[in-house]
Amino acid sequence: MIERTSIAKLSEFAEQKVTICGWTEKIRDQKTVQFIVLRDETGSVQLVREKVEGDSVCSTISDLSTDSVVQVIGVVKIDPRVKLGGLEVQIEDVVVLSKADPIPINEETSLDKRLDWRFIDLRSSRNRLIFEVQTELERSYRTTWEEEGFIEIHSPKLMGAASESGAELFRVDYFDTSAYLAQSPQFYKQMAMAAGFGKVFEIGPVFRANPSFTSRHDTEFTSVDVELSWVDSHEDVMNFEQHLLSRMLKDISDKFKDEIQSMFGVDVVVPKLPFPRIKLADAIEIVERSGHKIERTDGDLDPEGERRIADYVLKEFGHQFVFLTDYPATVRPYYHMRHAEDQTLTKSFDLVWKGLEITTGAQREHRYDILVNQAIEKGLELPPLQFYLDFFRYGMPPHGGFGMGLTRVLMILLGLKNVREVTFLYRGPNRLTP
RNA sequence: GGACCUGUGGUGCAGCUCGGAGUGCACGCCGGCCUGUCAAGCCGGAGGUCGCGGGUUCAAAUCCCGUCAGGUCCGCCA
Repeated sequence: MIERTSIAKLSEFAEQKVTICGWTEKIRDQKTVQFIVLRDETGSVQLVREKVEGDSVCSTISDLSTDSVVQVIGVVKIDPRVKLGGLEVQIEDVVVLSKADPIPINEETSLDKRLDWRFIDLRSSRNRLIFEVQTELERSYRTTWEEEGFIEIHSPKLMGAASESGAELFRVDYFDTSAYLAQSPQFYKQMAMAAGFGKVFEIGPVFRANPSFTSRHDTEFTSVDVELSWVDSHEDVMNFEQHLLSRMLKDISDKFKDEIQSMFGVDVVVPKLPFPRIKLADAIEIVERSGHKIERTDGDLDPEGERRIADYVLKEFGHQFVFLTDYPATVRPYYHMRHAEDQTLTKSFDLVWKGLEITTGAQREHRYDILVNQAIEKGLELPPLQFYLDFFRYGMPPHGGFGMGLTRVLMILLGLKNVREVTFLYRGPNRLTP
């Protein structure tokens, strides 16, 4: 490794000689003095060099271009004149490790064009923060799972048959046959229940072949999936999820509250428990009373309805989250358990955060005969599903779980308008590169 | 898949209604000036088949038709 001091730690090295490495953010080449603002992963610092005729270091600096990668040896000087951190490094030597061509994007560039140059776009401290927050989010989730005795699984992404959730599938060549890319780990996390794993989680990619042209969809995204055995109802699943989320928001708040406020202008609110619950039928009534006519006829809420119910919950309960429960069986897959007293309603829920759906969950139907009947009722062909249905023939505990769109959570958390902003490399109907 | 919107130097825009020489602004880039800058400042410069094709016209970035690319919302969904 190159022996270097990170820029964030420079204040500990006053009057000492250090080596620092990074990207040249600004080069201000004046007649008698030269300044460079250098950035590494930890921050930015000003470098200075007195300009002398015929000095080779000075001419190296004069030839530098913005965003070149350099290694600098110099002495750290505390200097209150410097607005950037009150210190600077007096340059003794500069080595250009990689000279940059003119940068094709800037802060004003539209998202789509920035995505073409994502590796440059990600250099900004704002974008770096997104992924630091994502890392903390996943770390927090893992801490909860570890405390609660969860087992991590990695389910296959190549499948022989659809894991039914309504979404379209990508088909890929698979030797002399075809395979599908998994749209969800649904079947496999349920298999883990049959295997007696008790509680499992997976953070992994899922693929949706829907030509969805919106700011909240992608064709490949990271899904956070959880499944729990021995639940009494979907209420147990919601209780676990609200615990997971509130803990995560507390951890994010402790670590990044101020940074998120200054970079994104968003206040990270640690939600109170329990999250409000509203039955979908009641939610629809509330939305329609607010003056929004729901055009769709299948009994589900539309996006405007989700925003309105979120407004209502914020006003009535002062809460950013709301569980919408008891979806009609018509808009839920066959493996969602139905209420014993009302077969038209499922023991399922969506979680809406600030008006956006981030989760679907349910208690699953674990009784083989009922499950098969519900599949038939939905008009599904049984033979391709048999491997899945077999999970339920040899002892399956009652269980439930949920799937959470990681990018949607991050987007809402940071107050951003598009999942592309929070996805390392976005994949959509019109984008497969870089 | 449906509706709507946008394509103008490297980037972001204005110009389009009401046709008149590629006109303008900001950022960036190149050169010069400037004894400490720090959103640096000042002076100068380069850089464009106005997405593409056709039509109307003496004349099209501007009007009409087509086409391609991208976006937003809806549907699908996390």
